[in-house]
Amino acid sequence: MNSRTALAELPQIERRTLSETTYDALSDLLASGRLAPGDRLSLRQTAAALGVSVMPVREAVSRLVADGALEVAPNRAVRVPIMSAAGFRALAETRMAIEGMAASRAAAQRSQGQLAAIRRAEAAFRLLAESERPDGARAVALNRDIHFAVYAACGLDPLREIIARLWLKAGPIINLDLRAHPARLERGSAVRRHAEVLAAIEARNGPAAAAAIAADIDDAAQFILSRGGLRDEPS
Amino acid sequence: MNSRTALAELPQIERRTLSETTYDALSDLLASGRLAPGDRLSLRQTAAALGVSVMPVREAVSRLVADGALEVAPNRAVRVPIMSAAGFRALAETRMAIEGMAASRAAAQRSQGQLAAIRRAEAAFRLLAESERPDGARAVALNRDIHFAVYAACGLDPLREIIARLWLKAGPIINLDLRAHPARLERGSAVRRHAEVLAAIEARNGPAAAAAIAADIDDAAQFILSRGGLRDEPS
DNA sequence: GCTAGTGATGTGTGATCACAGTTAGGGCCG
DNA sequence: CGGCCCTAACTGTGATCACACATCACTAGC
Repeated sequence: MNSRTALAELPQIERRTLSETTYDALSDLLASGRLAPGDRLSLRQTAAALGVSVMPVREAVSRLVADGALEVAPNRAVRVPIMSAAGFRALAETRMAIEGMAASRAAAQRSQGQLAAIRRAEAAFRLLAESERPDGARAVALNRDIHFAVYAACGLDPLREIIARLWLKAGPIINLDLRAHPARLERGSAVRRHAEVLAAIEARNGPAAAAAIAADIDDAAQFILSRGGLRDEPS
Repeated sequence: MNSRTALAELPQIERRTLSETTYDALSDLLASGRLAPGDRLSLRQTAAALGVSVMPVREAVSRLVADGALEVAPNRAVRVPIMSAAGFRALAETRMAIEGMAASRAAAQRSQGQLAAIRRAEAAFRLLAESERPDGARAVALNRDIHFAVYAACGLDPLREIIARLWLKAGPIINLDLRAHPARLERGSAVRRHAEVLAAIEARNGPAAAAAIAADIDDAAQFILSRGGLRDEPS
């Protein structure tokens, strides 16, 4: 047992399956809005693009279908769901309720370190939004960072996972829009809401944090609905 | 086109894949507590039991793993997760917050028909709980019925789906206990809480409905924690 | 007597093949 | 020239095979 101590220092080899890697890749595509509602997805084509067999893609897609982030049409074609305006409104309302609750708990429970992480994320987003010609893709990523820095501070892991899934469903709509029209940032509404969230969490003011997060979500939802890109009638 | 009207009356043939059927079968096993935490699941064995190939089972299991209702150990063994006491507490707290919120919305928005459905479910559960020798399996099913009758009335489909997933995670613990010890019903706490929920929803009293649902969840959680079947230290 | 190595068995994962079904396009007939 | 049909390519689903790995019982060695 001479090497007992040396062995203890070995890092665990992380074992990732191809399915997981594929799932992450597709999730990222969806969450960042690079896959738009209505886009079709071929198992074989994506498998070829990733350099794997169809098997891992099947498992990843079936998980995303279970999450509601993808759907298989009765034609058996896999595509990004086209949400009705009513469906989008219900999703936004659910997000306001749940993410607001998470923000409220975060305000009450956050540690110093978590607060610092939120501060950093907020500063990074503000810096980008106020720059000359904001990059849509980066804005999407930084917006996600700040939101999840807040949700990580709520202390309830299951709640954080639930929110991650909600973002997967809303991502293609929200972020496609933000990607395509980063000019929306110039209205400054997002920056203002984020500042309100940060201030409320600093002050340990739960209701204010919930209201600010809900307002942030509502602002974006109203903006997208007002643009009228979503159909009103379910097919 | 003489038969246009006749054709219009034909019900859609529902196309279910074997994967979905398998998923439902396994979900039912989990939700009803017939699969206990720690139980291992072999793909080949369950495939043989269901009379299908391993493929559908793989997809169903991978979805359940994504939901957190199953887990694959680093040994590559599929099993029902063994939750720590802390994890169970976090899950219960999340449920109290989310399901309470759903109940509150249900109180505000319920239609007459939905209210009637809740009444029927509550009556059925009460009848069983007050019977001589209550059947554990039936109690599990009826308890589920009443809760989801409430959540169906909240008007937010995404919220209902989230709760269904939470139940999948909590099912093995909660319902294994209720199945094994239906005598718990004799304490009457569940019946009382359900009555409170119903009364609050009848009176369109949102906060009271949320409190009653949260209390119902908390009662069961405290009871199970007090029994001490869950380990305190994560392995 | 106890530990370390070795084999058989079963595990999940991934690739490949087979199939029913759909879709799109080109050629034939009116 | 326009409409229909038929074919060929492609879709997801399911089965089967191949493989690396984990587990457990067993035996040989110290």
